Amino acid sequence: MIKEDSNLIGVKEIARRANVSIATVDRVLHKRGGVAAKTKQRIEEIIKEMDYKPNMLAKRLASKKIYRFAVLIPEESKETEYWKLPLDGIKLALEEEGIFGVEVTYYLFDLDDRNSFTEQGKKILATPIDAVIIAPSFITEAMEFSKTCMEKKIKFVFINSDIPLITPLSYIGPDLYQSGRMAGNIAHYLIKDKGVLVLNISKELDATYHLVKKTEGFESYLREKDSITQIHKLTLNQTDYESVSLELEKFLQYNEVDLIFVTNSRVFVVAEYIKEKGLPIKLIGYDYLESNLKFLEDGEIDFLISQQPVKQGYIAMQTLYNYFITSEDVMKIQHMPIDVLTKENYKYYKL
Amino acid sequence: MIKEDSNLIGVKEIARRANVSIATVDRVLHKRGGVAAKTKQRIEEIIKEMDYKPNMLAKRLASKKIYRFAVLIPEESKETEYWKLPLDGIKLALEEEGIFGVEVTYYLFDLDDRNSFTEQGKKILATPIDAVIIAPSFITEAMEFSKTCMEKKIKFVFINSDIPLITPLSYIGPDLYQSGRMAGNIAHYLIKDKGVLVLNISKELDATYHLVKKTEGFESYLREKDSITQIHKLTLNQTDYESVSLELEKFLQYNEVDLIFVTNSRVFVVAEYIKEKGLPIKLIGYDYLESNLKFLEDGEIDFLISQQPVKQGYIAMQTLYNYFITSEDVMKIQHMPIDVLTKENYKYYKL
DNA sequence: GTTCTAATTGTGTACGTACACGAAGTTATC
DNA sequence: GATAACTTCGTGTACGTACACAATTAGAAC
Repeated sequence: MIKEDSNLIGVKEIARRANVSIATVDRVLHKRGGVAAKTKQRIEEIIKEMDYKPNMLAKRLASKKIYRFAVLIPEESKETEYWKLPLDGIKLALEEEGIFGVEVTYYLFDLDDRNSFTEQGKKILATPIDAVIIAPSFITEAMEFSKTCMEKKIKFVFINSDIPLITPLSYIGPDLYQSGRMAGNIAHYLIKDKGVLVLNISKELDATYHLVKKTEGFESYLREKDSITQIHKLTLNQTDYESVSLELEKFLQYNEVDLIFVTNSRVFVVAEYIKEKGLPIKLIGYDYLESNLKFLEDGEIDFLISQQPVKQGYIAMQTLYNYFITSEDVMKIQHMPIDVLTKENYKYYKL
Repeated sequence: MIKEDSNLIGVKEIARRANVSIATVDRVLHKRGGVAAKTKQRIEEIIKEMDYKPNMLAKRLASKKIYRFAVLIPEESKETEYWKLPLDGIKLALEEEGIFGVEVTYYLFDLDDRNSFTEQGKKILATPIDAVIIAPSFITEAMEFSKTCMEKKIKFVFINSDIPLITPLSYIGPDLYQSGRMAGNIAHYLIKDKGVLVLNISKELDATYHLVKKTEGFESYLREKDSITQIHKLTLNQTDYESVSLELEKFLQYNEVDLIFVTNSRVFVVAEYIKEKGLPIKLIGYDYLESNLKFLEDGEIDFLISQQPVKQGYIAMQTLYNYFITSEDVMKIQHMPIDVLTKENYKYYKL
């Protein structure tokens, strides 16, 4: 018999009320079967009645199952310093959530080499894995990889950018279009009468899907405001200073602009150029990077837009965690805030 | 004797290596004394060697001590809708951290009545309490209350604004001066040749310490940029629409401005006025509130600055939690990011 | 009724830490 | 050398949940 000790808590209390053992309650809670229909019903009622919330501490302490996650994102380099940040977020989440029960392996690919994505992807598929965090930088390759994951019942989330036609467990990243509109909004205050240049700088053309989205948003905003502003567009697929400055030189020979909007984090290259030439051109770009902040502080860059790269990693991890360990519902789309940074507030920006 | 089972973990493993029982290890870990000097040393070495990190889950599960926290902040009202947000943050933290071991009581005072602060404060001091989260809206009263707390060894943190001369366990809130500078930065893009009006709207004059700080920052930025911009200042201590519009009417009769900068969340009152009169005046103000967002969407308000009110509550709670339960070091000052909101990005702003 | 199988339920131990209590061992006191 | 008093240390139970295994009961077959 169960003792009449009241003020019990959790499964014990349920067991007492239902006059069964905690194991039976456990079976119901985990839908493990093997419980008589009416017992089950009785227990379920009590659970509802008590509004029972399992103690997560105890739960995780007692559960020994290990989930294996993989991370497939670009490696950090001087040119793509950015990718350190989402990685930091992932690691942070791992620490905070208490490492118990998750094992993460990192597979980093080269943003300048689409094959490296596929290679790393293959490595992942060769290991027993429950889920992957993917930065789908190369559309075709990412689509293929995603499909294989779906076949193998491996869950995956996208961070930083999404790709068409594929629905991951969750997308964690900016609303690219709206991000462009935000830039347009600011730009509108900076453009006088000479117009603006939208600048895409990227080696792998495939990686420009999200640049295009931003450009669209940007244009749409300006066009709504007025239809006369000159909007020039330029795409460069060499990222080094020499190439960029050369192209800019050429462009500016025949055109005048108030503002340059760089659609990704390589805005520092342009800033360098503007600084060197001492041009009176305003500059908007992306991402909280050392190389950009320098120019923000100095005044060459007027605005930086940042979309919480660290948080993206953090939330991606958390999302998988919630899905697997606490089996919560996960949101299909988790858009990041669109943060506006200037010289005056960037120091307070928490990544 | 201890069994030679290897791959033990945590205290057990320490105990095995030191050839003592886990209770002895526990004594060392908690500095509870009653351990022979050389035993203690041996254990401490092993702890360091292993880089032992206690399992927080187990720790919290096993610990039954209850900490009692109080929260002393303004109550929410139509006029101060704002204060719901930090409260939400506090509650959110409570949920996420797992309610175990903390008991929170709320004491809300009336922002229009300084005595209510003192009254609620007295109530708090009459209960056994470990720490308080304070919004020190009234300087004198908050100073007095803080001092009593210090005498009684009650820890306290400030949120949203700090006060001079008092050092709480931690200050969680904006850098007011810099927040003003940020506003100045934006303002600089909006001001043409007619100058700007800095508008303080607040009933209790004492609650304006942080408005003053913001104003200082705002001015300092504009003055650095140029010394000719006309900066008007106006303080209103009636907050209702009639009074405000009356005063604005009077002011605008003799002055022209490009921009009005409202130093707190009551910017919606001004927006209403501008809308009604159809004035071509830009508007910057504070805080992500329903009443403000409406005007942001409609275009009367151009920029809102927000300083993560929910997060302030969340972090305040987390800070106390870390201090008491996990006895981590806490940062004396935890400044919030200075977020810039416009029509284009506010929907993505996570509170 | 007996025996056997399947369905149902209970017991016990583990997770890593906290802490009450009690068991040794040591030193002091007469 | 016996007793007290203190120092030092170990045993055992608890926290709330998970799960392996054992135990009980019900139903079927003879």
